[in-house]
Amino acid sequence: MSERYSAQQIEAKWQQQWEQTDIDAASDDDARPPYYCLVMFPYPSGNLHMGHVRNYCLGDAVARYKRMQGFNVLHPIGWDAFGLPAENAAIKHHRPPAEWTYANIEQMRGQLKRLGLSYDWHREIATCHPDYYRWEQWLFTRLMQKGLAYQKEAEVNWCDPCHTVLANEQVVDGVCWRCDTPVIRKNLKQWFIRITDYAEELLNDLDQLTGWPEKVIGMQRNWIGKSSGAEVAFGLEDSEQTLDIFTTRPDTLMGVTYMAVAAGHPLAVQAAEHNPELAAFLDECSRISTKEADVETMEKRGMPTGINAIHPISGEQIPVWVANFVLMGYGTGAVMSVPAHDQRDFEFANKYGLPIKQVIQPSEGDWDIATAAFTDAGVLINSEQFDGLTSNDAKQAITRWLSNHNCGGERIQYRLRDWLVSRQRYWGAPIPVIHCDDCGAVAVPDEQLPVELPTDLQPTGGASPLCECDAFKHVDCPQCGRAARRELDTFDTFMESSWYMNRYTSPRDSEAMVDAEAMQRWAPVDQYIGGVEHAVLHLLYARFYHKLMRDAGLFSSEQGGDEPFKNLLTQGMVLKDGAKMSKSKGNTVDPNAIIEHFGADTARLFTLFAAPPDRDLEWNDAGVEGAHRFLSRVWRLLQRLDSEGNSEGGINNSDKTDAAAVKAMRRDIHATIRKVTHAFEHGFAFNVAIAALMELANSLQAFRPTGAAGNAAYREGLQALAAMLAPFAPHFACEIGDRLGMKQMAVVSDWPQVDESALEQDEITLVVQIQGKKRGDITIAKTASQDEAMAAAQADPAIRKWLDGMQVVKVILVPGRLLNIVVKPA
RNA sequence: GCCGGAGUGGUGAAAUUGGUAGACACGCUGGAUUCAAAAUCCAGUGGCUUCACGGCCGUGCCGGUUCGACUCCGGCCUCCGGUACCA
Repeated sequence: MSERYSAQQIEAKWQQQWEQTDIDAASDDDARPPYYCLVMFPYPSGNLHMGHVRNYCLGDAVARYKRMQGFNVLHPIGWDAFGLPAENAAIKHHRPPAEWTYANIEQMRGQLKRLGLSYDWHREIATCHPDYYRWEQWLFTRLMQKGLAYQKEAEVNWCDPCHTVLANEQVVDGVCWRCDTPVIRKNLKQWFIRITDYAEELLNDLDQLTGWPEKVIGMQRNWIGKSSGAEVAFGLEDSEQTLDIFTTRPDTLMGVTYMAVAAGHPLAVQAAEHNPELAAFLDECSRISTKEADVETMEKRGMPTGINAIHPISGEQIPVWVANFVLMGYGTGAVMSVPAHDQRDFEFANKYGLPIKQVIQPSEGDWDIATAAFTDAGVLINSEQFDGLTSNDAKQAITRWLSNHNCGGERIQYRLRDWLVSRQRYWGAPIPVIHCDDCGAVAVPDEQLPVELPTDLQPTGGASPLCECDAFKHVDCPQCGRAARRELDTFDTFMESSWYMNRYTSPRDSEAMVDAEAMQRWAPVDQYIGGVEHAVLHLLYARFYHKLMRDAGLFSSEQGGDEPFKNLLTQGMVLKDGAKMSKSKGNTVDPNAIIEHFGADTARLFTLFAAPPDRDLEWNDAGVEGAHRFLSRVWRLLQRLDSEGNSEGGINNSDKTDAAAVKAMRRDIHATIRKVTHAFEHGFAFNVAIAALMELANSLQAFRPTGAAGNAAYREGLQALAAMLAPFAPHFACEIGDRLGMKQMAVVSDWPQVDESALEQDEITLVVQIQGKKRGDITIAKTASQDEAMAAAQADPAIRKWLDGMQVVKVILVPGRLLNIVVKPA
């Protein structure tokens, strides 16, 4: 009786088995080598989408493969559970965000389980739980002690719809990363973490990350934006003050013809006090949008302040201008302008009739400074004592001069700015600070942690309901005991996701943020998998946080490493009709529907087969059917064995065995094992691995086993197939393995070994090329010499016809591959 | 502008890293099975050309190295991602 492949039955059965035997738990006491495989944990929106499915299937394939290779695998999951969507849903449904969040977690946990993902559910965490965020609060108070967390009034990015400030990293092209609304610049007192103190280490340690994609390394390097140059203090006429600037081209210092300051620069503000025209210009500049499109097309405009600066070397008077292209937020908000050697300054100078003074000339040839700025390095001229120096030497010489004369020196500038971590939101971890009129901002002492977020409040869309919650708000100062106020802002949710990878190593630890021994066992993460959209957000913060934790003494470099993620795989997006799936476009595919219709194994197999992991995946319903068809075909291969009612005697119970066919079959089997293993070890090319498994299934299908040896080869092939399918389609693999009588479940069986002897061939097929073009092939003894191969080629009529009337000039034999004959007319 | 990635059939993609270009799959065409369909199986499927055997062309473009190039080198083009009046 043939039985159809029924995914639903099989999957329910094996999921139950796995849960009962608890096979996916990571052991903290184990002789096997540890392996930590982590996927970026989800925000519990309530619905799994295909991007999640892809992410988690990739991670699961890696985790399962490593388990079969004998590793003690840590493969955890949890919930990035704080955040704005919960508040929005709360407003809509008039229920507290906590309720919505926990209900969603419930729902999504079910969906993940239905996919048959091999998580260690004992380690599940939700970041909105006080047991989790208390440690974040604890670390923050340590950072306050060290001065690494501080409060300051600053111009910040404000998103009105989200009713909160945003970190620089959360402003994308001038708009809010979450809701696409242009951000407004506001002056507010906010909490920051001094990530700039770690800029150099964050930059240098990128070199350690050899298992990361170049792209992400480049993006982070870009974001940190280190530039080296000099700081120069220009004197100011009739003033004790100086005008400080940063430049990467100190060699051009003698070519400065004007200074440019930002509209927000104190000097500009000061000058505007008695200059209404200038004041109007400053006002105009302050109102320009930060949107990139505007910036690009924005006209370069400026206005003189009437103030003169004094050149530190020449003592010349240099006019100070306000220019709309100088940014207050970068460097000192002021620049020296050298129109001869900077294209932007050149254009500005021409527009306003400012002088242009050439101080660098090309080391070879001429340059017409009237046409364009000369921006390359060269040799100094018109620079007094520095004349004749190369740009490189001059940089050093001038910087040294500045340093010796106390008006500047070497300086490194970063683009990276401190991380703004406070948010005017309710559904987040409370910032553990108490404001006292006498003592100022006081860190909440350890014994009062966690500062628990009241979970029963109802957000309204305006200010955070914490502001109205007296029970939360009013508190005594821990230092002086007088009445004080709690900090009402909460943490940026990236604070939670920045350290969860370490918490998983000891998720129930009630004594410490992490356990150093557990870190030693598991950290850093061996393989991290997630979307590339976090290249400079989460992945930068997490690297930073890991170092903060290390420096807080929670673990040493030796125990936890200096970097949290050894290898990173950034998976591509899941597209439909060429566009990212989204509700608004109406091009989503519901994973539940796919699982219900075809089963989890089909969904898993398709998402891994349809594209290499790092590339975008175009969803294709027909392709899903193809994946399902493949499983059905393997299923029938098994049925073929059963239909004889005897797995021992063989399918075709004939006496004679076709030895050559059996040999070929076994070679296919072991070549496949080699191929699939290689795919796992090099770049996770699962699409290729699955293709190889399909090929093996095809050749098993074409194989007509005869006799005991044939039958044994057939079974060997099916067993290898079952084992190698386990990382991709684990339920199916277990069922096939079980029916084949495998002693262990396929998902915990040993990864199949290549039998080298099965790969050996006595005879091989050699491709014969004439002038590098394939003209035929010959079957020849493996050990054949070049002369023997040549003789065989010449004996082949199809090949000989190309050799007739030709003289052989050269023969190249690539053993096991090809024979190339180079000829010329005789 | 700078940094990174990509460009291969009708489609998603392979190519053991310099050695048979297009594996595997989707789609399509034809056939078998069926009363019919679904499912399944078999065959074909880069282009041009040939009755056929076969031949020629073909991995974004131009050139180079090599017995041999999707792969290496030089010069471009296009697309995607990141980033920037960054001083």
